[in-house]
Amino acid sequence: MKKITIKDIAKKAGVSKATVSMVLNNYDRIADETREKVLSIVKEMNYYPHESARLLAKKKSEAIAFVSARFAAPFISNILDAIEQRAFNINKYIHGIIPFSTRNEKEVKEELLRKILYSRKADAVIVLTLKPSEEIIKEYNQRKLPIILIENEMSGTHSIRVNNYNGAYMATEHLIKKARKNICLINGITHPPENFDINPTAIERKKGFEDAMRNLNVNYSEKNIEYIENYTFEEGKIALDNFLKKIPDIDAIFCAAGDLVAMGVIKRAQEFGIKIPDDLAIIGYDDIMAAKLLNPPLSSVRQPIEEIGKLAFDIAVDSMEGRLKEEKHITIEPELILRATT
Amino acid sequence: MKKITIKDIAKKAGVSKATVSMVLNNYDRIADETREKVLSIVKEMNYYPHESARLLAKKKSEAIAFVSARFAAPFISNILDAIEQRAFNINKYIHGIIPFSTRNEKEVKEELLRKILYSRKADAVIVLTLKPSEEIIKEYNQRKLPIILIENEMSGTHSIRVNNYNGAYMATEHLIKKARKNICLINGITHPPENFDINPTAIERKKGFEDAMRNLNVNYSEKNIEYIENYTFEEGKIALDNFLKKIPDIDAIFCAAGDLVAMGVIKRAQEFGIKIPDDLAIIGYDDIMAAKLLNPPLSSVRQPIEEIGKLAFDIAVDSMEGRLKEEKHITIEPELILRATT
DNA sequence: TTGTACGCGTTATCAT
DNA sequence: ATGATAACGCGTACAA
Repeated sequence: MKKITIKDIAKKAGVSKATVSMVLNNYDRIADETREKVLSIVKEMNYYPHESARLLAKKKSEAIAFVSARFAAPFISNILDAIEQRAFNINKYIHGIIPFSTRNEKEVKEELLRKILYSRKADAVIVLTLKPSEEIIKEYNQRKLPIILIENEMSGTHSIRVNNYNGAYMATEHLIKKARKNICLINGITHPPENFDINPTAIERKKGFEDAMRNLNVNYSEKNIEYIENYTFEEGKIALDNFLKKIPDIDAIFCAAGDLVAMGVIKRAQEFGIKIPDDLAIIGYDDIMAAKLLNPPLSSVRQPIEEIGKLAFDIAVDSMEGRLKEEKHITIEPELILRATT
Repeated sequence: MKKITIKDIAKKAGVSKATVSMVLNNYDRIADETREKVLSIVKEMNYYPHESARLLAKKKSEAIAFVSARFAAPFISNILDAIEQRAFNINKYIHGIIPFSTRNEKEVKEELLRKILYSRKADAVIVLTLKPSEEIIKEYNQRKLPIILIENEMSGTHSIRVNNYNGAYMATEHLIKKARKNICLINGITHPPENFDINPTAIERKKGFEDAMRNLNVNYSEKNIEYIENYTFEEGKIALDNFLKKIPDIDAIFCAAGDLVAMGVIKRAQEFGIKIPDDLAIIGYDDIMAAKLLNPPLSSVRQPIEEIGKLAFDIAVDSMEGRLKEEKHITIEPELILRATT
């Protein structure tokens, strides 16, 4: 079955390819009569321009790359959802958000970012949590490909950060004010193995926790901290087991590693007959949808995910379309949501 | 900053464009020496082939379209996740799964499927829940673009279905055997408004429910059924309110509209002090991740989502790569997962 | 409005 | 056995 190209339309309409192209791209220099005729034939023949050909000619990709580490973590997919939602709402780049995932290895990340840049797979790149090298940023700047960082800040980029320090500080402070004495932290790893990527949020949250404890004169030591790697439900269970061995009179946990992990803690606690919040208070992080549906509903630090996604997308678009002159660096404050686990 | 093309590589390596291309595509008719030289220059100059150009020349899109209705429903995104996971695992089409969403309007759906077909945005299409018209299928067949249906079956396509009838039958049967007397059903709408798409699963599940009730001689009427549109948590709450008005002695609900809705029911029941499962037994559908984390953990009909995604993806790939001669139609059986709500 | 160069690889055909 | 030449894929946009 013969494929229909712009040439076929042109021939049948008795005009040139250029005219057809101009009609399809809404140029106004075409006579109404011609336009009508072309459009009717386009519809009649079910003609749609060949994507790759169109993009090649336009020197665009009409896509935005979304680069993140590969985790099942709800936070990542929620951010992606928020970006897609925004695209859908303003009706731009609707099918043009392409998720790429590194596996947390630095090499892979660099390679991937280069590939996106030089193969022109995208007209802008949004990078979540990962931190590109200075060298990469330079190359992006030279090629004038906008790059938007979420959770990191570098010059040569646009950036959106949530104040992780404050989020952790607030949560910890609240537990202290609730007169908890043995407060523990579950956190992402802050000292990843060689050639793995660091997660800046884990470091900031740890600092927020420690400062709150110190400023309000609560004892703690490194024993009070458990580190987890993959942000899973199972790891939450294990973390609680570990704490119970080290600190039998534990009475509060701030789970900076996310609500999913916190849910694991709750599950395990319930298996042991530990009462929440009486015996053990818990605050999670992210405020995922399931948090408020739990029994008991989980207190959590909410990141304004919708807003982050919206901002990232809008900056990307503005930047691609040349409306952004200077670098944009935004910090958003998180919110402590109190429910029944504290 | 000048963009680097295959020509630049060729010149610098003292060979022709064709040779560079052949090296990059692993043709074996290139001398090792030449190959080495080309590769080293490619790396040195950070050359990556231009995507659109490559795809245009190859007459491929290297993408798979995933078409579904736009819902926040976990089922949809879980299927998509499963497909992407599979792509990742076998390392094919990793960034090539493009989600498209109709808004449930028939017109939009047809238009979208045509556009994907004729603009060659994808080399295969996976359609979830939606049912294309015969006409569209014919056009796909003519153009030899493989189309894979999930939850529908038509000739001219490949298809993967989960046995919704059995799923509903099992769940209902179980409630009956637990000696429940006033069993109600929450279901997706089976008679959608004009020019909206029907959801075949809702119809099949209703039939499974009704047959189980009839075969086991349990009374019920249309009063025992609530229909919901958007599969949300909130709708679950409302559905329970409605039931309580109509059927005060309700003692079981099979929520064929999914676990999220079932979670709404549970929440509302707990607000009223209704004991689960003593006063009210509940079975959900889909067995989403949150189901087993709830308190009490939710009984549910599990759809083997991983497997569905894997099958859909594999059929798409096999079909694209010409390894599939006949149509493939697969039916998968669901599984009843019993937890604490029954 | 039209003719045509252009964007950038791929691959079939030809040459050594 | 290797590699070069040139046609091709299909729109877009500028000069005429």
